[in-house]
Formats: sequence, C-alpha cells, structure tokens
Amino acid sequence: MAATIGDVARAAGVSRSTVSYVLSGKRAISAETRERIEAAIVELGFTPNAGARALATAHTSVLGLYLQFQEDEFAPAMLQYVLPVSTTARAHGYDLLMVTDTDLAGAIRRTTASHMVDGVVLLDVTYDDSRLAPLREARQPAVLIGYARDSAGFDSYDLDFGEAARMIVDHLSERGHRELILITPPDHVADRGGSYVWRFRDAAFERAARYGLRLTVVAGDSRHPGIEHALDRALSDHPGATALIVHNDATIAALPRYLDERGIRVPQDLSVVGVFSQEFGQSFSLPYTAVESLPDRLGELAVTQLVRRITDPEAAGAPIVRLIEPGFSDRGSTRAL
Amino acid sequence: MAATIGDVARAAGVSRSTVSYVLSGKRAISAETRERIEAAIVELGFTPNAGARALATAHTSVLGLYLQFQEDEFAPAMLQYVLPVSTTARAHGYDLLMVTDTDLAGAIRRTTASHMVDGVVLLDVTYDDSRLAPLREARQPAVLIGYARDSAGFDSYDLDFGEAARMIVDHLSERGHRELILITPPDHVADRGGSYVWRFRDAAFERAARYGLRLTVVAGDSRHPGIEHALDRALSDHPGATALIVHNDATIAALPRYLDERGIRVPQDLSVVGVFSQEFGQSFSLPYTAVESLPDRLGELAVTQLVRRITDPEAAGAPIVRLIEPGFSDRGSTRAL
DNA sequence: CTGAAAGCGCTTACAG
DNA sequence: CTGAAAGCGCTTACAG
Repeated sequence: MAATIGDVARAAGVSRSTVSYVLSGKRAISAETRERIEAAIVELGFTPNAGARALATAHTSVLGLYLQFQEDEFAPAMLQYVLPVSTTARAHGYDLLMVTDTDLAGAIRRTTASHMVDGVVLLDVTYDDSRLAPLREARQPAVLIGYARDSAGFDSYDLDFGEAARMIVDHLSERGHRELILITPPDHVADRGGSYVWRFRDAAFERAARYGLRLTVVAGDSRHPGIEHALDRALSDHPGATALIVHNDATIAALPRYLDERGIRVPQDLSVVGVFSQEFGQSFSLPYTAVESLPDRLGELAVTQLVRRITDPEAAGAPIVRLIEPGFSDRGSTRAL
Repeated sequence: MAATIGDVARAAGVSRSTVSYVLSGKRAISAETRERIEAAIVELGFTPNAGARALATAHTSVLGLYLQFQEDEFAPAMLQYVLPVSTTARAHGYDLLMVTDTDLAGAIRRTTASHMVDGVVLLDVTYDDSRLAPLREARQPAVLIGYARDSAGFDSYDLDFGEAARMIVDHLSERGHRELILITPPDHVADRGGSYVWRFRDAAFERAARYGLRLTVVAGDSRHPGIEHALDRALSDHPGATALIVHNDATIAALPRYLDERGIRVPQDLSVVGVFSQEFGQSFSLPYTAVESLPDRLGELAVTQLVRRITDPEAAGAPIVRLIEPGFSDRGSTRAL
C-alpha cells in the first residue's frame, strides 16, 4: 500500500509531527532533519492522504463548480467560463469539483453539508435563483457569476450589460444610425431570470431614446430554424433599419451564413454589432464588431475573491457586487452613414 | 457547527455504530431504533463528513476527469464528452473532480497519490500518451476515451474511425462518386498522436482503392482563415471531385458559410459528408449527412465500465479495448450521380 | 529544535 | 438487534 506519514517518520527516524511540519513549513526544522525527511519522502513516494488532511484541518482545497446545461440553451458558450475558473482555482492551490446534477440545489446541499468543498462557484445565476437558498445554509462561502435580485451574503460578478448596451448604441449613434434592431436572447431565458436580457435591453432603450433613435426589439431563438425566422421577421418588418445589434449567442453564430444566403452585405447593406467573447468570436469565425463579454476575466476575478474569502474572511470584507466593464473589439462591421 | 454522527447517536440514545449502520444499511436495525435515528438525522440536519468517510473506507466516491484544452484545437467539441461523463458518474453515485492542469501527468500523480479520486477518466487520449505512465503507478483504475498504442492495464473506448471512413466511402461509392476529397484534422493533431486522424484516413484510402475511387487528402486547419485556404486549395486543385469528406470539427463548422460565399450548392454542385455528433451538428446548424461520433455513448460506456472496475474488479475481467460503431445520419447532402 | 498524544468524524470487525 | 473500541492518516496544541 501507499506510504503514510508514519512510514516516512520511521524511515527518517523522527516523529510524525516533525514530518508534518516539514510538509507544512509551519515550524523551524534543522537542516539535517529536513534533508533526511525529504529524502524519505522521495524514497517512499509519499503523498499526504487528502481525506485525512481534510478531516484534520477541516478544509479540502477543493472548490465546487455548479452548472447546468439547459436543453434550450446554446452549450458552447458555457465552456468559456469553466476553463478560467479551473485555471484560477489551480493557481491558488484548489482543485475543482464539477457538479452538473439536474437538481443543483440538492447537489449544493449534499456537497457542502458533507464538506466536500471549501467554497462554491455558481455559474449562470438567475435573478431569483433557487440555488441561493441551499447556499445560504452552507458553511462555505460562495461566489456568483451572474446577477441575482438578492445576492446578500455572496460576492457576485457579472458583465455590466447595461454598459454593454450603452457602448453599442453610442457607437452606432456616432456613426449616424437612426433605426436599430436588437435581437435578444429567447424569451424563456428572460423568463427563467436571465437578467442580462433585460438589463441589456432596458439600457439600450433608454440610450436610444436619449438620442431619439428608433429601436426595435425582437426575441431570438436558440435553435435552427427559429433563429432564421426571427431574423427574417425583424429585417422584413423594419426595412429602414441600418444596424443590427445581436445579444444572443446562437443567433450571432448563425448570422454570417444567414446574411450570405440573403445576400445582405456587412457593413454596406447592414451594420452589425454583437455581444460575445474573443474566444467565441474565434471559434465561430465571427467577423463582427463586438462588445466583449470577458468570461476569462469574470472567472478569474470570481475565483480569486472566493479564495480570499475562504482564506481570510476579515480581509475580504463585506460581500461585493461587481459589474465588469465590457471590452470593445472593432472588426469593421459598422458603417458610418 | 455541523452535526456529527456522535450528535445523532446522543439525540437518538444509541451508539455511533448503530447510526452508521442505519446509514449504510449493512445490518438489521429494529424499526423503532431506526425511526428514532432517522428522526434525529433529519432534526439535526446531519450529513456524513466526506473526508472522514473517505479516511475510514479508503474510497471517496469521486472520479477524476482529466482534460486539456489545446490552444490550437477546437474547444466546443470537448464539452460534449464532459457532460455525459458527469451525468453517468452521478447516476452511479460518483462526483467528478475536473482537472485541467497544463501538466496533466503531474496532476494525475498528485490526485491519485493523495487518494482524492477512486478512478480516472482520461479524455482525448493520444497514441503515445504521456499521461499513461503516471496512471500506471496509480492504485486507482482508469478508463481511456481515445486510442493508445499501448493501453495495457486500462479499459479504453473510442469511436471506430476506420469503420466511420468505410461507411462514408461506401455511401459515396454507392451513389456513384468517383473522385473524393478528404479534409483531415490539422497535421499537428496527428503529430501529437491523435490516432483518429490516420485511422480514418488509412481506412478511407484502403476502401477507396478497393472501389477504384480517387481520394485526395488535404489537412485542414483549426483556425480562420487557414480553414478556408485549405478548402480553396483542395477544391481548385481537384475540380473533378464530386464529394467532400470532412473529418475536422473546425472545418465542418465553417463549411456552410464557406460554400455559400463561393456559390457552391450542396448537393447539386458538391456532395458533403462529415464526422460529427448530433449535438455538434445542432449547435452549428450543420445541414450535412454525417457519420456520428456518439460522445454521449462513449462517455456513458466508459464511466460505467470504470465504476464496475472500481466496485467489482473480478467481474470487470481483463481490460477492454472497445471501438464503437458510429451512427449515420442522412441529411440529404449527398447526390446520386 | 523535536516528540508524545489528542482529536478530526467516520466504519467495521469483535463481542454479546 | 446493539455497543465499545480500534483504526483510517493526518494536524496541532502542549511539553520539553
């Protein structure tokens, strides 16, 4: 069987506590003793047992990442958040328990109550998220990626979708556009509490009104051919529109082909601005100017804050609600009129 | 603090072992005693501590899922495997530790040696995979998704890419095509040991030769505009080709738009067959007939076998190398000549 | 600078 | 049908 700390102690001729202190560095050890112990560790291939350590210290060095894949959502967008969370967690010495149960609230209860994780990262948070209740019962701190009505007790990070909308409307207004179409995520996303839908939309309306622009909103779809139908409807009902704002992953991914098929040239016939990340744009070869959604940055900030709250709750202070300013990437898909 | 088994025992007026046996069901307990204990469990909100349980039983009910995101690979394809692995693991009572360290071999060593996981799922396995060495040292069983030169000691599951190629060539041959183009994954994928590249290609060649068909192979790219260049080259160098076989995620995802732009109609001007999963086809709205890569099935089979090997090594028998027959989904993108 | 011992919260032979 | 006790492999006050 695998070597234990006792085996190492015996081989090095010291007590188990001394081995433990060499491992943790929590007390001064003489050079010779340390060397003997380190040699024994290497020799025996000793690695501390994680369960034993967790039991003794009451922490696991594991973070829980909870996410669900909605049947009606566009899956490829999700992965962008998983990787930076994982990478940042490791950079801080944490591993990641990835939980995708259908009953996420139950899974949160189960994994936090059994002390499998030191902290929780909740992805794709909705406005009245049912997963927050079990999270409030948990002993572990949590960070939300997304925006909830009541995030009391949790740090939360999200893109500033209001600002994203304003940036786009400003950009189009400056370029002389007076009639805009906005494709939003499908209605069921808003119904489910995806607040980015209305935060973006309301800000776009407000800004358009300020400039006296006409803004038409059409809910997109997440599946073919609903995507194309929504676009057809939007464009044929508003032949005067000169710019299309797309706040919908599935639609923007399908857009290049759609426009090619309809013979609509960008930006000559129509200006296009999207909301998506650098990487998403790359995966789908999207040639559109975009407000960038920065999943890397959100993931990193969220995990870093969570780790701070785990390791030094005092220093972490009161919970934060942080809205990140989007990036902007001009790919030349908007025309000056 | 959280309730322990001792608190439950005290509340129910029994010993800790009796509580434990109620939990595990490993011995008969009188109805009254059980009821009292169950009431106490609910009352105190008791959930066993996972670390303590792992220490006592030497198993964690956690599987490790190890994967890396190559800079030059097409990320959206990866997620398809993660979800079925996660779902199947939960169905068997296991949680998932998702590990994405750059140094995966080191991460495998670390997580297996510290006994954080009961078993290992390795994704995207290459022909001479450097992660197999640390896996051989591990006490835990492992399952490979992919195909390695020497998978001794591990169960492994992969799509039968040879059969996939034969299915496609047969299909095109039956429909009268005599000159075919095959777009493969980029060279670096094969260089890295992605054996599906040559298993597919060699079988395609062999089959084409049998029928006396002409088959031209062109390595695709994973990024825009290399994707388009490869397609341009392939099509202009072989104007007589009537069918395109695409064994490359990034290329097939970009293909609808590419063909639209070039004014090439499918299947009138060109027949197209791809290799991709149902879900991938859906995400990218791909209108092409395809041999299906069945990530759901592979993930499920792999995890089920891994769990069997963990729980009942005798019954699991000798390690398996299993190549799964692909699905076939005719979307009408091939023409009879 | 180092050791002996208690304790973390479970499970499971051993006894009755 | 149930209990007392040992043990899993660590960490960390307590002592010297």
